Amino acid sequence: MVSESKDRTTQETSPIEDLDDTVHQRVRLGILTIANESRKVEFRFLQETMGLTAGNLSQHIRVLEEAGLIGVQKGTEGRRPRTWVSITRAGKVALRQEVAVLKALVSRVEGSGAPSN
Amino acid sequence: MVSESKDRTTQETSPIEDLDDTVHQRVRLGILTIANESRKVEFRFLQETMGLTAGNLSQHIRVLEEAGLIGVQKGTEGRRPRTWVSITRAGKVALRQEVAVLKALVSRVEGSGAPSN
DNA sequence: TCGTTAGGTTTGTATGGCAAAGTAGTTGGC
DNA sequence: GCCAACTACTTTGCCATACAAACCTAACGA
Repeated sequence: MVSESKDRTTQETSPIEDLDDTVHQRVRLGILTIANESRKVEFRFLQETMGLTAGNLSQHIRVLEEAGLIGVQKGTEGRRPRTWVSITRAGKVALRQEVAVLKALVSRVEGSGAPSN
Repeated sequence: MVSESKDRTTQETSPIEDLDDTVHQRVRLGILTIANESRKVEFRFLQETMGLTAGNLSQHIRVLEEAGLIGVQKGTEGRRPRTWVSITRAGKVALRQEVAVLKALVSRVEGSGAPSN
């Protein structure tokens, strides 16, 4: 009664439950993913890698910092100002959680064949 | 010079490139995922499954419809109005694309160990 | 020393997400 | 058979978000 042909494939559960918008947002998901790969990352590296304006990146970094998912260090390198971002323990946990949900979603989509339609 | 310890693990590519916001958005990703599992889905089923207000769902459906990713049929069931959503071919393609990116992201995150940290 | 470059941050705006209120038809009670 | 309550959405209004342009501060070059 609820969805046609719910017999075999349809799962009556939400595929996006426990998906946190703070982490799921495109750019921030990218920041966390990259930050997760090294101890710290340069602002400019993030900006160039992801093709963002500095302003845009700056904002997303603030959001992640205020959520406690990353830490921000400011310093200099050869007299020039430099900003580094590093993922926190909470950030790693949040990323893992997001990835777990995405993983489930991926296999759910791939599982639901749509066999030629 | 660009990111510390970029030696082994760090990939200098964006993990979120080709991620389309229309599809990536939480609720819409859920709609497409569910719609992909059967020929058509009831409005109310989507609403209840994902725990959304009707207004919110209505908006997201419109966005997906205008993007050509779903089709909307209106009719009745026992004299009561009923709305069904069905994923289009373009919708399936878009979902597959999204899932491909997510899959890559998942294995990238899982690959960058931080094994126990 | 005066302009230019580097490295971000702040501000302004337009879009987006959400719930509350509104609309249209339906059923139930009396 | 009329009115209240319910069902099934849609529209409206508001707040949060995302983005880029403009701005700021310091260093470097000529």
